[in-house]
Amino acid sequence: MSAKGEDSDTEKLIKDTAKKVFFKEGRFNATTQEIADAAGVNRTLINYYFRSRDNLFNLVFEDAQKKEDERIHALVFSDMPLKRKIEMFLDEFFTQAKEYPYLEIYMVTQMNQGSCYEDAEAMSRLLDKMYLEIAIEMDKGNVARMRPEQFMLNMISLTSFPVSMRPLLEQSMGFSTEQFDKLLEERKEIILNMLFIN
Amino acid sequence: MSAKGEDSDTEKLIKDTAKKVFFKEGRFNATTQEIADAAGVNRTLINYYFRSRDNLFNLVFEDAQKKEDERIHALVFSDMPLKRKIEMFLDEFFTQAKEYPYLEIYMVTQMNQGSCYEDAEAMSRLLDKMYLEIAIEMDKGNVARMRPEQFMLNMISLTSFPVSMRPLLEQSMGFSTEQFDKLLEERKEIILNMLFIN
DNA sequence: TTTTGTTTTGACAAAAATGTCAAACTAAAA
DNA sequence: TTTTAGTTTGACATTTTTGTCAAAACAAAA
Repeated sequence: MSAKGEDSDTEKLIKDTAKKVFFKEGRFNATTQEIADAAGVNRTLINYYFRSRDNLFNLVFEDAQKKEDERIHALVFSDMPLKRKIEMFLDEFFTQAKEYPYLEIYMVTQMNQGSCYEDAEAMSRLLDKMYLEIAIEMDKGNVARMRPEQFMLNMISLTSFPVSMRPLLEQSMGFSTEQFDKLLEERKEIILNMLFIN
Repeated sequence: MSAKGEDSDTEKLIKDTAKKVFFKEGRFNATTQEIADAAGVNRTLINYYFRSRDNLFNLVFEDAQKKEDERIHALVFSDMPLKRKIEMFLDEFFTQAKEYPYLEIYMVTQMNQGSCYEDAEAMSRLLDKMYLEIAIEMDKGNVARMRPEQFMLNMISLTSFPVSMRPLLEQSMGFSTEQFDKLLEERKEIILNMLFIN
């Protein structure tokens, strides 16, 4: 069969499985054999569909990055007040974190290895829009005065850190999975209260 | 020579170099050959002194973890008011982050791969002491009411995230090394203001 | 049924990385 | 100087992982 442009079943199966192995299970160093086993296919099919292991890795990575970028973009350029945007961001973020606990940390380790950000222009526009809205809220007295960059850093830190460091935190702070889920649930409110004054 | 218990020169050289390669340069997948080259020694000396690559990795990791644990412990059980402790913690943290930018993130990836925390008992006592002091500050009205665990999470998030994610943040937010250093410097004040009310 | 093009497979080759070993080297002690 | 014990080295073996290829299997079209 193989309609042009459309992934064959096995091709998609392999990609999905790789995503699962990386982002759901956190096994970033999984070998092609392990991925093939997890997908229940012959290992060489990975070469057949993706040429090389590196290729598969990059593809999965870029896919995930692109999707996240799109979601963020839609939110930032939507027609909502800043606080509401951040509220929705928190929701999305924690939801996705539950599905793919290792996605964030993977992006960072990738970045550390030299993988570089794709569309710096788009990111720059997005940040500028946020900085502007943040500045306006500061003028209104809804947000403590600081460089907007610091506000962004605060927001992303308070949100992302507990998610990416979850395994470490669960272990060192002695939480069960359920307890930590509850903790994250509570955090939405707490984070909003820390970011906004009223 | 080799007095018992004392590392030979080369042994120490290899360990130090490994630490540098991992934590200063973030090359977590460096091969034994690369480490040997960086240290300017024959590769097999790694086997001679450390049996296996895994052994060296674990040793370096546990060493760093132990040192960090000791510093934190000394701080927490010192005789200072909470705010002062946190102030010093921030200083130490950012200082070390400058020397070993990749140490934090390495700990996490290690933890993700199944490496498990050594002394759960000690950590538990340390956390309890912190929780108690935090609760007291809440009673005094110096800290917003919430579960002390959330306060801890806030503190460590605001501090650790910008450090561990530095490469990603520099790239995506478009900061130079100098700019980011300055940003971190500013953060000490900002974090304290977010954590404490007055 | 034969043909055709794609998909799948196992055997094999190649590459990359780790680990072992005996011999060479070194420097202090006898 | 000889001995001795620890250190260093290069050659080699092993292991692990990746990539190639020709042949087999498959399914739709002729």
